Amino acid sequence: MKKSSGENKLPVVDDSKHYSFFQNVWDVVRQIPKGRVTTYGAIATYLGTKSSARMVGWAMNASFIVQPKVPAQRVVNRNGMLSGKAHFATPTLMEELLQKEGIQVKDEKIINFKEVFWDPIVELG
DNA sequence: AGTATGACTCATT
DNA sequence: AAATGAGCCATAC
Repeated sequence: MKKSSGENKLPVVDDSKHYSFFQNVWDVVRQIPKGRVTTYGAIATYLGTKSSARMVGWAMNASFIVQPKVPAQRVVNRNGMLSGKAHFATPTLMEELLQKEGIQVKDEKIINFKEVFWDPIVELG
């Protein structure tokens, strides 16, 4: 990889092996159907790095700078809670986007989480 | 260069 | 059931 620190503050997206994990995460997230959600851990497990759920969170944090757009609001923690809402443009944006897609949210938590859960391991094989 | 901190999750108290 | 420790590893300082 080239250097990622120094003058470049934002994650550098190139074809190096180092950043392929982030790109894989974004590819999976883009395939989440509207009205469905998945979790950081499910994505990490699907990519074969089961214990790197935190890195999926970092990928979401960086997802705002890439194109095409990544529906980061469809990724929540394993309890169906909107743990990442604070990182959106406004504190309520994540919840608004989800509700606009037909997902019921109450107290920062998805109501019928189990029913709208989309598992990449099952759906993508 | 070393320490701290997470958009996490699991196992162990 | 709630708290704690441990992996994880890219960034921030």
